Amino acid sequence: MQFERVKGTYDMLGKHAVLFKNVTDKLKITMEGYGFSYAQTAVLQPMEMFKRAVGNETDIVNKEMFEIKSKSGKEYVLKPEETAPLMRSVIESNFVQGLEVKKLYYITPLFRHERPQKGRFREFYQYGVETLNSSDFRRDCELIMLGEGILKAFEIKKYKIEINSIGCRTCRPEYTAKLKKYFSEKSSGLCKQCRVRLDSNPLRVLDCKESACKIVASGAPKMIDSLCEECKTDFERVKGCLDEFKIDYTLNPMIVRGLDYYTKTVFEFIETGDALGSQSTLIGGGRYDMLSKELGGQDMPSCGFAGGIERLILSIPENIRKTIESENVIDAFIVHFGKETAKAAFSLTESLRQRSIRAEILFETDKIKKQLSLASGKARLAVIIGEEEIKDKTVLIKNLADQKQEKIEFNADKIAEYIKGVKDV
RNA sequence: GUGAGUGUAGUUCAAUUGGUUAGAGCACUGGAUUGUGGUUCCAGAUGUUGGGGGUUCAAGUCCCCUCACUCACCCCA
Repeated sequence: MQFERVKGTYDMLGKHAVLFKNVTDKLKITMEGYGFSYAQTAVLQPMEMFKRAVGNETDIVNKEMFEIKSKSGKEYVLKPEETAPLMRSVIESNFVQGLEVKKLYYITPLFRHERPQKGRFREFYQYGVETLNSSDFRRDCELIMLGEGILKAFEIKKYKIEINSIGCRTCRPEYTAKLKKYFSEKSSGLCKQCRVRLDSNPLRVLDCKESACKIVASGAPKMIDSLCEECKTDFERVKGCLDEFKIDYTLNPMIVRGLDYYTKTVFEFIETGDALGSQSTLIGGGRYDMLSKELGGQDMPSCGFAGGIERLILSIPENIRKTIESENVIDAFIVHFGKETAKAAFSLTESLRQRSIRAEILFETDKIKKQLSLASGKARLAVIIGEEEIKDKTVLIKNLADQKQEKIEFNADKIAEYIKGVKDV
């Protein structure tokens, strides 16, 4: 009996696994470089939390959650996004106290029950960061800089940054009222779905892809014209800061995040090549000043972003991707052949491993060709032990890149030292 | 949830209007080369043509069902 993988999931073996591992390693280094520290929450989360935080009317909670009912009747979900669980955890443990600012990053699997497509899976990975307890506009900019830093780290150049402000508790209701009025007057020009949205969430009409709706939406009042004083000055400051750092962005009054907790600054990094098909959002984020209170915590203005790892990987230029997926070299492959050499080779392998040398050995054959051929794909150096070497108490160390080889005394410390010397070059 | 497309060896793909024993590259195994890999040469192994049913003298090819995958809509990372 053979079994197939679950729809919308994927396994990682071989090169794919190496690629994923090296990409996430690189992401961690970049995010840590901007002062964020690692955080992790459970995959299983309380269902109600997402309804509250993300919004009951959003597609994510409305139709995309994997729901699990415990034997006692409690309702859990496989988390569909990370900001809410992280915020829940922070509140629950009083992780942020007083005026302190915490910066966290994560790399986590998420689950959404959607039809799979290019750059879209049911079980997928997101990396992301959250800057907690700061309303400083420079935090918004810092996020965008990090976003650029990440794409730069992978040499992704075909992208654009779009920003918008969607206001706060004070000015958004006023704006949505205006919008509702405008769209109601033109409702005949809207698609069926948008006529429904009109009542539940008129902001989403702006985001509709129907060409008729787009036309109507293009004439709609814009949020940035309706911002309150505070939101307006904040947005001006964010833009000013981006300008100062010469960050290239465009204003897109149509950006509306699909999660209800966002306020003020929102932004997207959009892939502009053809790597992603129609799922072109590489990174999406913004400010969510009200989320903490919404989840029962203290007032904690915060901002963050998330990016899909599958989409990131798809966007990496092919030559860079190939380099990243071959970065799995071990230091030394121990090659043995002839009588009584395997034993010595095994014990040398273990000695080297204990001296922090990444070493590998093949027991299953004593053919030198097979071993060297395997070594050349995995290691930079081959440590060769034959009958002669056993007699001489030496080993041959061969550089698999330039074919040069050298005779060294059979002494684990000396061999380890030699290998480390080569490693540093 | 809706629509379209595709299923052939481990993998990428061939196979004339339906026509004999379904082929090739890469990968794999062995050898040329019993002490030297990534280049070369030679040889070898590999298939329920996704599964089931039907039409036909004859089906990888046509029809129906089913399963899987892919892409797009929707939405998002």
